[in-house]
Formats: sequence, structure tokens, C-alpha cells
Amino acid sequence: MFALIDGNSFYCSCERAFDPRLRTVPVVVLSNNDGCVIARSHEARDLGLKMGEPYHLARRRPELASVVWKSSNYVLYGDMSRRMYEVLTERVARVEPYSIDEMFLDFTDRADDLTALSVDLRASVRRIAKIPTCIGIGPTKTLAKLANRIAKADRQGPGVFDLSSAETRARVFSALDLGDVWGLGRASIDKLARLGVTSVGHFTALKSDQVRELLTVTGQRTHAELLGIPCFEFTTAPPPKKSLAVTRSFGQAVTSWEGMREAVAAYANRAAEKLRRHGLQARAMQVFMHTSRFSGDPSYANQVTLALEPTADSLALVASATRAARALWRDGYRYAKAGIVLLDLYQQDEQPVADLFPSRDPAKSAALMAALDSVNQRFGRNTLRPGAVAAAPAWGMRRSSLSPCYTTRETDLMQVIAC
DNA sequence: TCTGGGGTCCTAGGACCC
DNA sequence: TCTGGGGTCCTAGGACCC
Repeated sequence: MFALIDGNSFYCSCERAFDPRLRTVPVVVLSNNDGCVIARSHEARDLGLKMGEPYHLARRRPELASVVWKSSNYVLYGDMSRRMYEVLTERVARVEPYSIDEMFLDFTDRADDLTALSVDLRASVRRIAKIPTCIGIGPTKTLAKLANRIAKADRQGPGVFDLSSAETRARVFSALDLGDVWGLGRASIDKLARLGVTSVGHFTALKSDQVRELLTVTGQRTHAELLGIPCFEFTTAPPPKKSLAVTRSFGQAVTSWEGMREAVAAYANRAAEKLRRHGLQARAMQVFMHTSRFSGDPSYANQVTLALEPTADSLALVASATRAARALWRDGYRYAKAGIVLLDLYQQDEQPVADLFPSRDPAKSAALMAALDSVNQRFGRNTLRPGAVAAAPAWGMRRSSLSPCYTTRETDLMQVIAC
């Protein structure tokens, strides 16, 4: 048996963990640039606020006057996620982190009453990591996910739902919406609706071959999983990354090459840091830039993919990215977004044939990058950076109500005064 | 004025080869 | 001039996820 635990309104719960005033009011966390809604407390949901709603429109709705809007603080959320993971690994032998707020648990060979165990795990995560959660139990990952949705929907319930028995599944499937199924998105649901298939019960009654024809093998796997046949493996170690991206919308439109150059250099620099943190090197890079889809300004979008001498060197990546961006740049547009994607990644220790004439000495580069990373680790990001990367760029992100990094930055530690 | 960011997997179709 | 079958590799785009 498997279980899926996930944080309720995870980002909002992270904010609430450190600010008790937020616990009784509707809370919303906004995307980068305070662009749109990416997390809502259930109070905010009850006010009719939708996922993805643009902030600049939502903030003006009178019925939402009581909402507290927070900028997203991924450093905080990432650390809270780590805490949740640590609480779980103390009690469960195999835990698979799936996303920042979700983890699969392997309950195989647990003799315990799984529901009681889950209730207990929830309480521990709540008490120690300060995150409210729900848990779903099932014989496959897809069923555990579905059970979790059921647990979540019942706000007054125990926060745990078990789909391990076939009888329970038969009982609840006909009333479940296809939108609750992990792996079925809009396109698939529309296709199924045209056949008159709208409930999970109806979907599981279809023949496997028929599902494959309609939704390809991905849909077929989901179908099998719902019938209790595992198709998705449980793995505690994440598979190696195949790509890595740093892409951002600008806080305000970029109209000069100088501004674009700085942005692209900063993104490439950040991408290089991520690459090294994962112990990877890149063999290709994609650079793109485009204007806004919404503004009505003249539009331009372009991208280029280039092969690289395998590297994780910030200077090399910044130089390549800048050169590629120069080729894409056209004067006279109001650029809204740009990005870098590193592709064709491989582990540094499984180095293929080394370049015969590398343009950088690999040993020197590695030593320089190690020094760079250790200084930045100690004194903060961008303390040391390539010359092309600006300290405080004009195109930077809007984050008007950012919470402190309570758990990761010394100066942001909470003060407790006892009297 | 203001609409996120970062991933994976699958398929179809083109280029190329024998 | 006629005209096949079978295979690989790559890329773009779609779909889905959080």
C-alpha cells in the first residue's frame, strides 16, 4: 500500500506557521512579480477567489477586502518542505518527495492499522513542522492521490481517506469527478465527455484498449492504476534532471539591449549555480525572449538553442547566453520575459570523452567555481558574480509583501521576548 | 501599470540512411 | 523512369503536473 501526504494550501500554511495573525483571515500567496494567485487558504477559496486570478484585478474586488496578500517566498517554503520530509522519514522507511508539498509514503509491510498510522503522522507533521496536511491511502500512486483528494474535500473529516479496498472504490467511484484524477487534464476530460464519460466509475468501466486509443499510453496507465494495477514506480531517489531553467517575467518592460543583457546574464549565472548544486554539466542551452501576450504592444518572440562545450562554468554560460541573446534582440519592442534553459545535462562524474582542446582549463574552472559558490554560500547570493550581472537590476521582480526567511536567514530569525 | 515558474513524457513528422 | 520497405534520430508541440 502507498499513501500520499500533502500540505493543505501549503504556501499559505507556511506563512501562517510564523504569523499567527494570518491564521484566522483569508490568505493568498501570489506568483513571482505579484502576478497572479497561486495559493489560497480555504477561507479565500470560499470567497470565490480562483487559482491563477491576476492580482491587479482581484485586489479591487470589494468582497475580497479582508484578504491578506503575500508575495511568494520560495526559500521559506522549500525549507518548510524539508522539515515536513524529515518528520516523515523518522517514522516511515521509504518516503518519495514528489513536489514541494507532497510526498508518497511506502506502507508496504506495515502491519499497523494504516488509517490510525496516518492520523498519527498528520499529527506529528502538524506539531513539529507546523503544517496541516491530508493523507490518502491506496494500492497505487494514482489511487493514493485520489484518496487524498477525498480526504481534503471533507473539511470536517479526519483528514485521512483509504481507498485500499475494492468495495470502497466501487462505492465512491461513481460520484467522483474525472477532474480529481491525477493524470487526466482538460484535453482528456473533454475527449471523454464527448463519449459521455464523466465519472471515475464510468472511466474505469471502459476497456483498456479503448482508453489507449483515445488517450495514448499515458491515459492507459492512469486507467490501470485506478483499477489497482501499479504502473508508476515508487522511488526514494529522484531521477537525474534532464533540463533546468531560469525564466522570469520582468517587473517592468525591458526596452534596451543593456537591460536585456543584464537580465539574461543574471539568469545564466543563476542557472549555472543550480547546475553545480546538482553536480551537473550542460551540453546545450536555449535562450528566449518575448513581448507580453496581454499588453497589445507589437509582439515579438524568438528563441535559439545552441550546443555547448560541456560546462558548469558561470563565466562560460553567461558569455554564451549573452551572445545568443544579442542575436535574438530586436530594437523597438517592449520585452516582458526572457529565460535560459539548460539541456542535455549529465552528471559530472560520468564525464564522457573530454574535449581535446577545451577552451577553459577544466581544473581551473572547477576550482574557481568552487570558490565562488563557497563565498556566496557564506555571505549571500551574488556576493561574488560575473561582471555582466548587475547588483540591483531595474527589471527586477515585484514582491511587495514578502515575508522574512524565518528559517534560513540569520537576520530574519524571529525574536521572542519573555517577561 | 499590473496575467508565474519549472519540470516530464509522448507523439507525429521530417531528415536521413540502407 | 519506374518506385519500397524499414529503420533511427531529432525536434516541435501537446498534455500534464505542481
